[in-house]
Amino acid sequence: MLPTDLPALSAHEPVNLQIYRALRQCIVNCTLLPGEAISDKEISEQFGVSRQPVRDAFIKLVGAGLIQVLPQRGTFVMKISPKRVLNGRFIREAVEVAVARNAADKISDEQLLALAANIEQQKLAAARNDTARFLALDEEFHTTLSRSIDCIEAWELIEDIKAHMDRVRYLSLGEITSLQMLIAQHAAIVHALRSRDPAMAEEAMRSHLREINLSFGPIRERNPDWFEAE
Amino acid sequence: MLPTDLPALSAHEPVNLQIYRALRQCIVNCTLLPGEAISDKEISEQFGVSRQPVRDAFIKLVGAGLIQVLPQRGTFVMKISPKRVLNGRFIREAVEVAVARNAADKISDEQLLALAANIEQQKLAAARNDTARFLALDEEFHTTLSRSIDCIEAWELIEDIKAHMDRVRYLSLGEITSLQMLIAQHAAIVHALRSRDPAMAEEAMRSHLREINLSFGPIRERNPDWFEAE
Amino acid sequence: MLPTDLPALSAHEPVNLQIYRALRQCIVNCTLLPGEAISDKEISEQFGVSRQPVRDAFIKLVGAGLIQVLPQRGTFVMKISPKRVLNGRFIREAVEVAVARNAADKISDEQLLALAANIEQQKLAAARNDTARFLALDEEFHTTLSRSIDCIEAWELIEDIKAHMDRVRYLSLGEITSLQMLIAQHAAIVHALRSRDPAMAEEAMRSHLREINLSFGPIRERNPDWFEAE
Amino acid sequence: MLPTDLPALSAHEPVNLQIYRALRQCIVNCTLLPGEAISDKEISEQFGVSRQPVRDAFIKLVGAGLIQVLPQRGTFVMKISPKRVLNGRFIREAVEVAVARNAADKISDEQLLALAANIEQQKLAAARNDTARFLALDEEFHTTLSRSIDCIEAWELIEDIKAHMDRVRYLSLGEITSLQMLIAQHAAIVHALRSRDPAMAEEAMRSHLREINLSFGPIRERNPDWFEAE
DNA sequence: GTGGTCTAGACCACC
DNA sequence: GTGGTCTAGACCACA
Repeated sequence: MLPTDLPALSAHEPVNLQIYRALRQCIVNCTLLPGEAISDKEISEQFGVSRQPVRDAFIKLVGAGLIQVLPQRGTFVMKISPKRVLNGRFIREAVEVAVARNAADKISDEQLLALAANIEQQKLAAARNDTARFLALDEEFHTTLSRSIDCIEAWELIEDIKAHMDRVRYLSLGEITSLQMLIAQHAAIVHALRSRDPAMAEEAMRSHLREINLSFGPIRERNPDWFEAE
Repeated sequence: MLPTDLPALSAHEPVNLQIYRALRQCIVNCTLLPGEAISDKEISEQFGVSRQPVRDAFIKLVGAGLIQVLPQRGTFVMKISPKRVLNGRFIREAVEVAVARNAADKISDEQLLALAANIEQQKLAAARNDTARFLALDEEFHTTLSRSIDCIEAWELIEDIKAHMDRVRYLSLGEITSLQMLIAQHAAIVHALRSRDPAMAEEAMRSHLREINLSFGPIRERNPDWFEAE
Repeated sequence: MLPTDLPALSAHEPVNLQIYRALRQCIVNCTLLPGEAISDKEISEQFGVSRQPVRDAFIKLVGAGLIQVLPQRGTFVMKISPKRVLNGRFIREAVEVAVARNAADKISDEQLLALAANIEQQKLAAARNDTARFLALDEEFHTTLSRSIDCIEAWELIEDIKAHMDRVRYLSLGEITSLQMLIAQHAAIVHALRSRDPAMAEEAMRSHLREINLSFGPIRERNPDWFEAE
Repeated sequence: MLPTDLPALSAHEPVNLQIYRALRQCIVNCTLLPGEAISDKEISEQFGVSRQPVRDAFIKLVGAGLIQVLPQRGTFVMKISPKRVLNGRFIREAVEVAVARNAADKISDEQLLALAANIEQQKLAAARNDTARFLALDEEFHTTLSRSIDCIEAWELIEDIKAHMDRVRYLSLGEITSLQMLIAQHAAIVHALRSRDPAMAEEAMRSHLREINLSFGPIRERNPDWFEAE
């Protein structure tokens, strides 16, 4: 079920894009649960638009692997596929490790400062237990790395992978790996970059991405129907 | 301009998907040239369908970065962005090197045989100078590697990156790195996998992907309007 | 367009079967023209039933190759495919020649008498120029042959083939090969059977089936859109 | 009883068609035994769909003579009718002999090569005792012949006939005419075609089809309830 | 109750 | 808004 307090549609941005982002947001933070049925007609009425922009948004969501359209059956939020998440993590590690290695050479001093500032804010968010804010900062942290080697494409790619990983995170809020540990890992990465040491940067990034909480176990046992059959 | 001998639309598959594949094919092999204008209306008439499925296909092509929709201006085949291609190659290397490393442990004997058979066919294609066939075999070769570590997600990702790299390849047909060399590199990868040596597999894959001909130089000078301004 | 004077639906026979026969009849005698669009909804309203039994009838008509269902496009009366008709004639010749050959041995005297009587009635129908009646008798003639060798399956097979041949016949009513000639050929077949001469029976049947008017020429020129593109 | 490991339903193909094929397969290879009762409700539950697409599949199966619907009694897998199988063989002989005769003139050199390659694979399958693979190759062999005279209609017809013959074959696996002999007969057909000798091709095909093992004897004695009462 | 048949309504994709 | 497909539910006949 969609939240009743939908974001108002802004004027001069394509409607389909706004709907895409809204739906994506709802799916990633599990406001729309895995396996739940959604209907273009219903959504179009809730937003007060025609079905067309909703259809367009659906196509993009299919492209991101977040929904599944079964012709003549219905449209459903993709269930969480453990294999897909694990494979996603594998790919993400491959890419971000290479990014970190390169960044050790190329990152500018300004960007290093920005990363340090970001970490300070992470600490604040952690202190207030503001997980949403923390995740946003985390995202910005990694984006900055990709930007530092002038390879924004890397982040675009990872964004789709991350969406699937984040669904698990949101479901396991509270059981999540301690924010303190994540912050320490981020700091280690920045330290390696500041030392201009590619090998250390690679290693820091690798252990960071390996640490990410992927213990589906407890969540899956409580809600097996949110996960895809093997 | 679309080829006049369009593939007939099959009955039991969504029309939008069929059109997506047809257009993608035309863009990748440069039947539709970079920067060329395309129109949903015109295409819908050529296929004998309504504009809707063509619009759907356009959305997916935008997602793959192959076309660009300028509101109130028109729709255009993306010009080749050297930076995008180079960054794509960087990402691809990161992922496929990790794939190769893992495959050294996990690949089955059957799959090793399939790779060997594939290389034999590559030699045949090279002997007949059948470049299209060679590229298809190359694609199958790399797909098999991803499948061998049970991570088709890796290949799905690379497919979109590869589309941009392949446009350059098609334009530089003839100037392409000698097929013999590519075949030798493929053989080296298989050799490393058969030896179950991750480091060797990584190195073989890395040098293979670095070797790939991406010298825009001559093509770009002859046809500067196929490339994006920096 | 369906005829307005639809046959009333009888009480205790499945509705879908009655509709199947009605539609088949309309298609074979070209009341429903080749290529014409038909809709389950419209037909269901004309018969005063729901869409379901019409759908059931459609499935059977697809099985007989008389209509074509294009998902998400519509349902259409199959255009006449010259190749299909010709190939059908080829198959029919193969089967019925074998039937005739066998019948020379196995046919009973009673059945021979029935055939002779049938031919007499054909003469009457021809004299009154009652083509519909003639075609019904022709059908009975051939059915009797299949029954004579206890192989009703042969006729069931030919029935579907014949439906396509008959569409051409109905369109070329008047230009049809003279009924007299057909009657003479039937008589020749009976003569051969009565003589218990397999070779003669085979030859009589073969020349009969070769004689069948299949000159699409004039009809096709007048109505090219009733015929499938090659 | 249906196998428990049903094929997953694919997204972009009508459900009824997928179910039709699955059931047909089960009937032909006698996973569903002759005379066994099947129920649309039960099947719909096993596939996780409603009864409607199963009903659609049933209609097609009735058209192919593979199941029997007794109103108010139930739906049953057709028992094997010896007469039907024998008459089917008779019709198949008539058609395929004519096909072979024509193919001697019309078959292309490529198709002759394909047939030769097919026979080689038959030998491999026979060596591994892989009967299922052999039957698939056999099917492809005969299909190629029909295609060679541009008459796939012939094969479509035979396919339904063959389904009934194959049920007997599957039941008599092991007692089947030696694969070696069948391969030799296939080779003889190819030889005749390569010699462009219609009479020889006809004779080779005729003796091939006469040789096919259709001895109900032992099977019928052991399982009389799989066969129709005369 | 079971099984065959029919009705009404919903949804996706295309016009 | 339409057409093709699927779902859910009702009815009737037979056991």
